[in-house]
Amino acid sequence: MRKIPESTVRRLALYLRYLEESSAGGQVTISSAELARRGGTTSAQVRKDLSFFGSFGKRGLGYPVAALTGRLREILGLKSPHRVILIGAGKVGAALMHYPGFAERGFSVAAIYDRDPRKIGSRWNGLLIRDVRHLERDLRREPTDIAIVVIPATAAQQVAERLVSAGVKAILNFAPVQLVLPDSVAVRNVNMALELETLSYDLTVR
Amino acid sequence: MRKIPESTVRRLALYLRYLEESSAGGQVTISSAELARRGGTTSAQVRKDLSFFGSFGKRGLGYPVAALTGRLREILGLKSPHRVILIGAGKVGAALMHYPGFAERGFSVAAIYDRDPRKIGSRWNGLLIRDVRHLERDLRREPTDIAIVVIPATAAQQVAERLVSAGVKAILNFAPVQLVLPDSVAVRNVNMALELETLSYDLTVR
DNA sequence: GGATGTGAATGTCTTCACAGCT
DNA sequence: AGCTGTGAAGACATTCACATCC
Repeated sequence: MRKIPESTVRRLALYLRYLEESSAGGQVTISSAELARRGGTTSAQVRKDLSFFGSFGKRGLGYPVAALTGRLREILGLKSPHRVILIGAGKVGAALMHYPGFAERGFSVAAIYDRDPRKIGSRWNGLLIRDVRHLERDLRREPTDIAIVVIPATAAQQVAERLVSAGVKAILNFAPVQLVLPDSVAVRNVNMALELETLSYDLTVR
Repeated sequence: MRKIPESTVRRLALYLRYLEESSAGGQVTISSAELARRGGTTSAQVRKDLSFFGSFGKRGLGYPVAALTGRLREILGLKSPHRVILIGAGKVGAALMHYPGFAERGFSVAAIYDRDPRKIGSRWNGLLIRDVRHLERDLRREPTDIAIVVIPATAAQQVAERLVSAGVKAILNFAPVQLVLPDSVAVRNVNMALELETLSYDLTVR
């Protein structure tokens, strides 16, 4: 069960969403073909993805919705909620703070940091915006695995390094730079301008 | 020059960013090794990526910054600005509206739509929030290639279909669903909760 | 000497196709 | 009969390594 393709992990998260919907609809069993249709892939791909972790289905029948849901939540590490900290109290940070999708999936923002004295001390949803200078001190008291970085590109690398040496193990990076960090740290980038640029490319070739 | 890997196109957009920085710093020539360092990849990868589109470098020297910048902007279709429309005037929509990265890369929001009567008619940055019911009428008057969809999952598929039949050719989708659309339409998904879930997975296996 | 450009080799992911359960 | 589970084949992407040129 070593070395699962990243693309597989992403699809598992999609399958999980559809399983939860199906479960709400009272469905007991689901086929790889149905999961595939909703996940934008093929039934063979679904079976292969799941087979990395064992065999959950019954031949001739499909997969039991409830059991598979539980197993996927377990595989993805979503059985217990995750605390995350948010670095950067700008517009995008604000949107993320209030984004219902995070809470729904068990991620709760435990602290917000900024370096702007005008923001520090104010509150969002009752949550204090703290001085980023206190990052290390706070993380020593309350270790946190996941940080969301929503600050300008110029500051991102430096802050990321501080996060890592303070014990953060995973970073969701919205700054449009490639962070250079040890391989032991998981980094995922969200670069919205870059997505638009790839769409622009597609428009020129199609 | 057919069938370029998507991963290559994404890296080209990254290279472009670093080229522009280097150019601002007065650098005249840049090696594949330097581009690689900043793009988080290898020099061989950089050369391979660029070689899909021709040979721009001088052996022993590297790539001319100015010429390569221009060529990449051309390849990515960024020589002229792009109008985009924004569907959904919620918190994330607001953040995108004010996101400086879009304007910097030549993307300007030309119209915003929502279906909430309380929002319709108000203005963001002087830009009117329009009734999504007028989408087709407006697109007939002002055809637009790119739409950014920032609405709840339940409404996304239906609106996406309307966009496509009104002539939209590329969609940046923030709704956490897999849109099912003709292959002729370019779709890119940004799913922030899903990114957190893949990080959660990484935490459980490392 | 130094860095590109590129076929060939390797590695990774997806699709096929069918044996094996239920 | 229906649908999973999975080796094998195929497609795709990355890395190697070296001839080529400035």
